[in-house]
Amino acid sequence: MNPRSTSRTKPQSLRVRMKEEARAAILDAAEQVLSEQGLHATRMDDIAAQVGVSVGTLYNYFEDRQQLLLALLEVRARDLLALLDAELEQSQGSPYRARLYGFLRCVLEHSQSHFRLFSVLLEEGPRHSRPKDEPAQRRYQQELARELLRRVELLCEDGLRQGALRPEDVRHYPMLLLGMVHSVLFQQFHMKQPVPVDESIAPLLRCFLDGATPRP
Amino acid sequence: MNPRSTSRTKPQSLRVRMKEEARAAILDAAEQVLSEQGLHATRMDDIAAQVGVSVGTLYNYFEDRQQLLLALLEVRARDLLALLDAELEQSQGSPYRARLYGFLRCVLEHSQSHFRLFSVLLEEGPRHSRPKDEPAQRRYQQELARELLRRVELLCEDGLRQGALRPEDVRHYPMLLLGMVHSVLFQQFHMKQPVPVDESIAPLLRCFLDGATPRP
Amino acid sequence: MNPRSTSRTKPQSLRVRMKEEARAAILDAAEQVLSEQGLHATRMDDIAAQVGVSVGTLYNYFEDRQQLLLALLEVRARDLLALLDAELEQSQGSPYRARLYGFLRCVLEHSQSHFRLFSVLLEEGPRHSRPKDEPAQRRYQQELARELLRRVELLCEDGLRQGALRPEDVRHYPMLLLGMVHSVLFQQFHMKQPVPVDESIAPLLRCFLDGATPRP
Amino acid sequence: MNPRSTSRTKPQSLRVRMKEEARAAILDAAEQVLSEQGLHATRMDDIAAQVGVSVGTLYNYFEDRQQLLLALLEVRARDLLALLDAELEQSQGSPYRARLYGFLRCVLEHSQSHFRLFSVLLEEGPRHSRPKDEPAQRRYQQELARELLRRVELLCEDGLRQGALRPEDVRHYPMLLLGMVHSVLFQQFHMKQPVPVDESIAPLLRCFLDGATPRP
DNA sequence: AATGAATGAGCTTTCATTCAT
DNA sequence: TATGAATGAAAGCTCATTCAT
Repeated sequence: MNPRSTSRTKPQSLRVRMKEEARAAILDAAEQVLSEQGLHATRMDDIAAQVGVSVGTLYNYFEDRQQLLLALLEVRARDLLALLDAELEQSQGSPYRARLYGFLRCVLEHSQSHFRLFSVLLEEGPRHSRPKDEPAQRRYQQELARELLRRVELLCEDGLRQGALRPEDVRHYPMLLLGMVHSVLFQQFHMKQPVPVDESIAPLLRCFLDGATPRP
Repeated sequence: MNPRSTSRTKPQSLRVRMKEEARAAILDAAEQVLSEQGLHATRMDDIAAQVGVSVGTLYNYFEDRQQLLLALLEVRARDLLALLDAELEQSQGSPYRARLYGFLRCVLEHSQSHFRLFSVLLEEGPRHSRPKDEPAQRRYQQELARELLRRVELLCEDGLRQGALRPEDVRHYPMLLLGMVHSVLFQQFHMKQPVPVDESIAPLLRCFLDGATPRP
Repeated sequence: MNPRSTSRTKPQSLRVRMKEEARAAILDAAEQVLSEQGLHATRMDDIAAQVGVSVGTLYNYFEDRQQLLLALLEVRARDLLALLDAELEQSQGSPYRARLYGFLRCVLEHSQSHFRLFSVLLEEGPRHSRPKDEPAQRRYQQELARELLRRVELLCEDGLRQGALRPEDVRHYPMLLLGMVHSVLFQQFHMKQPVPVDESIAPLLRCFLDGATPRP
Repeated sequence: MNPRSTSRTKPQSLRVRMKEEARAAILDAAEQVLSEQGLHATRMDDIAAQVGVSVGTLYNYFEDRQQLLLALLEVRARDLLALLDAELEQSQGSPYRARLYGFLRCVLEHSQSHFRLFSVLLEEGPRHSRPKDEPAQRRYQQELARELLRRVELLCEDGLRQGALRPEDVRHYPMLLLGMVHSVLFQQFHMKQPVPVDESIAPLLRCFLDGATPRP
């Protein structure tokens, strides 16, 4: 699922590089476990076993469980956001429909390999927040979710500028779009067969842009 | 949030009635806690404290934690499904748009007071699935989610018959609709201000039926 | 197993009589449960269910669980001891072998219907004695066990007087006899088929009196 | 009472050795506690305190309480059975009386340091059998008890072959012998003074072989 | 007197975290 | 730096006991 997906290639000292590698490996393992067990059920022992190191080692790279999982969310979110930024940048000037298509394609492709995480990102975090727990995680996840939403908003603003979106509802579109995307991902996850991205996007796009009502 | 939402009105012996009341009170408390802490973090002690009884009492009403939470999901789901069935029945024969509107209104109104639960119903179950865990809960939740989806499918089939939905994408609509509904609920939950249902439905409906693209 | 086995028929006021009946019924139930579950696993609820009353009622007749079980042991022990005393009294003057036979017959017949209890009496009590626990039960059981032993000792002394027992080992005989009796009961319990008492006693007696070595 | 009674002498890696040591230490502690409290009253906390570790540690060595206690019974039983097998082997060809003496000596010596356990092995298991409890322990204990009985049976068969035992009662002898042994141990335990083994065996043997009746 | 729901201390088990090697 | 056994604070569940009805 995630073969060293975060290959940051900043040239640095060997030691630092290896440390980065190890961190990344741990995060990959954490994602793997989290995908199978869920956020709460993800135990440090399982992550360690997945990486092939001992628990103690995890604590050489992360403050504690909370920080590890937070780092996982952050890294993956940054990856997605960076991807989306690149896509948005590259498609600048294109017609809205094309940009939206590219954007959704980007989200879906990335999220297919990280669905569980994406889902946690949107949903699971705010829960599991007993009063004593640091609200850090919650706030952070919300921030990330907001970042994602912001990209969609930017895109929608462009659609508005292009005259491709109805002005009266435009402020609702980002949210509705993300909702549809989520449902598509969710369904794909449950069917456990990776539906080709295009087959998922096309109806979504038609529905969103043209509506479900037939036209003459 | 949930003032005795399960209003069973079977006239019964006092003892039985009180037992039902107590059960309902526990479930309400459980929902409250679950809403704040999430499914996994919901501890028996917290539920007990919320009802104002001691732990032991919970076990007089429910086999164990698993059964308690399952009962909560079941009761709430049954409530929602019953509501939807009533709505669908009552609106039979009406034009699709009106039926859809009524349906969504129904879902939103009910779900506003039980958002977290609704969310758990759709999402959290499939996770937290360590081998030892009884698959009962998982299967059950999936079944309930499917029940919900089935209602939307019925509605969409009617839309198709009425010529109000495009045949080529109709099989995707239920899922997309639920996705949008979920995002609306989710947003409302996070903004913590109960947006009037109509204000939420209108754009959703316009987007779904007419699309986001402006018409001349 | 124990249909009102302790029918003390002291003529008393109706009220007192009924109270005694109830007490006896509870003890019978307790024995039944204890026989099936063991001393420690015997719960008040189970006893109550067995009698057909509610837990609270048990506490109207006995101080607490400890006292109830203690009373059970005491009553049954008194029954057995009284039986043995009667037997010893009645057989006074008979030859040793006959007295011993009658005695053992008495023990076995009584113990067959109360094997579990008999076993607890001899064995289980001394355990389950955390420092905080009242040593009352322990001391009491030991006392009862000693009472039983004393009867056998009396019998053996008579055997000695009659010249039917070897003087040099006579002080060991009571204990050895009880050990053999216990093993017989234990085996019968495990085989779950009530072997006729005579078939059990005969070999025991032959072994004890004549030894296992063949004679010409 | 039990100074590292399981002397496994397989030379192994240090780590493995220490793990074995720790396991053995835990079992010794468990036996100590069990001897004082009884099977059912033996709490994990107490065992941990006895070893001088914390509860969690116990679970690093044993699946759960049930497995720990089962392991204890198994190890001790294996020790005893191995001892008896060695004794029987070594005494092969000797006259019955000598063999029996050696055998009993063996049992008594070993059991003196493990009396409580021995007692549990023979007695306590079959009790405490609520339906939900895994029948594993019960069956296992019965099996071990049977193993012990089998040894005695073998010995008695040899006695029969040697013409040292009466054929008509030989099938009862193993049980009766074990009963006498048990009573001897039981008494010693209660007197809390370790009577010299010979002083216990001699009367037992005389009684069993020659009977209690004086001979001319 | 009888009831049985409520209580809460007590027990087993889990798992994030530490620290000696 | 890596290890993994030890730790001990939780958390789920049980059951003797109480007390309002």
